[in-house]
Amino acid sequence: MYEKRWELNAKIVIAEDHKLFRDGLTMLITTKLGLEVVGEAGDGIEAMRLVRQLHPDLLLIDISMPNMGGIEAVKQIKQFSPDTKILVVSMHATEKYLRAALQAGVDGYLLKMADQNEFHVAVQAVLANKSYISSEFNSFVLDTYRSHKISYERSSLDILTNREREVLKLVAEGNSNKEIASFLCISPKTVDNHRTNIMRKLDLHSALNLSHYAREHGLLVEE
Amino acid sequence: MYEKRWELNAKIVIAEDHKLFRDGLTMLITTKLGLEVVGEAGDGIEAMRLVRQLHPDLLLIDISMPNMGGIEAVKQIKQFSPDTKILVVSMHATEKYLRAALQAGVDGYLLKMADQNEFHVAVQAVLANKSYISSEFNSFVLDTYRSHKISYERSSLDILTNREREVLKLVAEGNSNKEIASFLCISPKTVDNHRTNIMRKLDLHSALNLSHYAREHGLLVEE
DNA sequence: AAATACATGAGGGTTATCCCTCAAATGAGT
DNA sequence: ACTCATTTGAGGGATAACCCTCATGTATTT
Repeated sequence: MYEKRWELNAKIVIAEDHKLFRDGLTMLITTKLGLEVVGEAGDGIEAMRLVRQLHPDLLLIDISMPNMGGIEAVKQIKQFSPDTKILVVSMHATEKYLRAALQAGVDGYLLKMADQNEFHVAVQAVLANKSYISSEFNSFVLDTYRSHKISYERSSLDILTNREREVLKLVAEGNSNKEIASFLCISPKTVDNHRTNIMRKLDLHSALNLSHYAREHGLLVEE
Repeated sequence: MYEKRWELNAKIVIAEDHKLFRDGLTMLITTKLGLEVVGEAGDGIEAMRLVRQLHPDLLLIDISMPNMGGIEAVKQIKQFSPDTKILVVSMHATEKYLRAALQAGVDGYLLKMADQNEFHVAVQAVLANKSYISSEFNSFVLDTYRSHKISYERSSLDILTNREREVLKLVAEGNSNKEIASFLCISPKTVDNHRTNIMRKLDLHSALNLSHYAREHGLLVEE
């Protein structure tokens, strides 16, 4: 109410690798919202540099970008410029990306399938220190993340010990018992035992199934 | 020269699943190019319907869309509306997509990383019955396609036979030789042989590595 | 002190994978 | 007609995976 100055002169930086999309967004922002785009970045590295230089009020950032992904960039940016609001503008409509973005510290998550009006609402909300999440997620997200009982899905991974998770990861990556043994400096036989225990606990019975399981539960980083 | 009427009143249809991107493009087209956007589609099916109804002079179409991909839509549209110029606006900067698009009959291929100016040039070129391909491809594309020795990037998957790809997929999904055999109605020994041949061809030496390879090359659908 | 959980390691067995060679039938192309 | 690629199938061997049981040392919990 008492602090609407930003509506007139909020500085915005856009980080998005598709120049054409940037141009379109800039056009929308300047003509429809009356705000100012002070910088554009084509990747995560450049986004960091620009925010550090310009200290914008708002950063619009894509997730899929070369050099450094949006998620990683957000983590770093929130460290040295916590006052810059961050609104993710992404094509990814999955909970996985949303969760990663929220944990990285973004203020809003907008899908590219949104229209001008939703974009408008999202920008205003984030600038007003509120959070915005695309309506596509509405159902389950809010109560899961807002009510800080962040005990999100304690998966069957929890029945594994630390060592077992370690071994599982190495198995899933395609290492043999011998390789894992020399890597962890233990006997190949011990690795074999861990493997057996993991398989009994998870009710999986091949290294391939372990690999799929590990991937689904985020043990494997890749790509 | 003698037919510049379209510069003033060319009808354009946009097919792109990200509404926000559509809005930005529309803005650019109407204010900067002075052309008219007469329809917007969010998927390939709708794009076909719109083109059939409106017979636009130009269709801007994305490749990655729900329901029906842009490539498939283009193939069909060129059948019943050959006079509609088609300019692909895609995020994919690989030869694979470009080739598929050209074979489908598009008149131009523009990357989303292009800027306003290149967009302007591309639209004008296509409307003038010329072809336009994003400068990123310039080097190898032209001579590769003009001199019809279509030796495009043979991904390592191409050295596999159809049957081998089939077996690879099943192996990667975690099936045993026996399971694959009963599924394909062949001997487990044959499956074993295929497996061996695949591994020799790809220089991979475990089912797990095959699985990773298959995932990276899009053989596995999932998620 | 006792019980529990965890990490370590071994013996030993069954099975599947991995990889070689060989071979026959089919079909497409030169 | 002849080659070449593909698909099918088998014999056989070496290795690794898979899965029991059992055992020891070390924490942590009760």
